[in-house]
Amino acid sequence: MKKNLSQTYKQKATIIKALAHPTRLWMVEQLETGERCVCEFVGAVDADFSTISKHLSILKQAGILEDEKRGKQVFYRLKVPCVLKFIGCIEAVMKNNAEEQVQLVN
Amino acid sequence: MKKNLSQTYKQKATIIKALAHPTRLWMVEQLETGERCVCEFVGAVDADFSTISKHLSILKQAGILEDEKRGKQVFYRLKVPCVLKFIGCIEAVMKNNAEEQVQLVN
DNA sequence: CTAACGTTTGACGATATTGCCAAATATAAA
DNA sequence: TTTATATTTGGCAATATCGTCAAACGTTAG
Repeated sequence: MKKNLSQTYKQKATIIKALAHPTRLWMVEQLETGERCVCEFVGAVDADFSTISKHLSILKQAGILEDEKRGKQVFYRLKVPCVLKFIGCIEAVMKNNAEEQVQLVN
Repeated sequence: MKKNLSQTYKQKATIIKALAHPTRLWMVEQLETGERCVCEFVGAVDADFSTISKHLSILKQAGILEDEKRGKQVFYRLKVPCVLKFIGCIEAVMKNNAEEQVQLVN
């Protein structure tokens, strides 16, 4: 694998890694229907404010979300809509796996 | 977040996590053009046989690849083609990020 | 049967990720 | 100005992931 090629794959992996966490994935899906402020996420998931903030920061850093401060609150929104289709593919994999599980049982 | 819901997100995250590694990502893309045996990957990437084998096993476990033993060799192939489109989305994010970098410089 | 090849597995240290707490910051309300 | 609210940041321990080595396994060749 050439050096510059591996550099590209590292970058890609970083973006995918940002999505590879249950809470972050959930938040991304929540944003499908529009922006949310940090406190809205905190209310819905039983986790620390700082934890949620850091998760959102990872998604922002990866270029998946963008944020905007309005008053005391910070709102996050999807920057790249295709991420949702992306998640659709993952669901296809899950369905596939589930069906195989069923076959093993029978 | 409800318990069963969070269970689903955990599963999804596991599948995405399988893709969230430079070498694994590269291997998945290699498989776009057809199956490969483990030794072919080892030859192309400067990494231990066992490392490659473990990476492939993670992708198989996630339901992204399937394997078939023929003689002394084990061949791996893509089980869910949509993963490639998935990667296309990641590339879109990367392009986006790169353009913003350019804007910051100018 | 023995040897060689291709692959997987187990163990282990190095490194990265996660989540909470406490402290810092910024904005708005009193 | 003081206080309360919304969010971010730094530190730190718990946990997970990564890559290598050595050993084990299955298959084919000799």
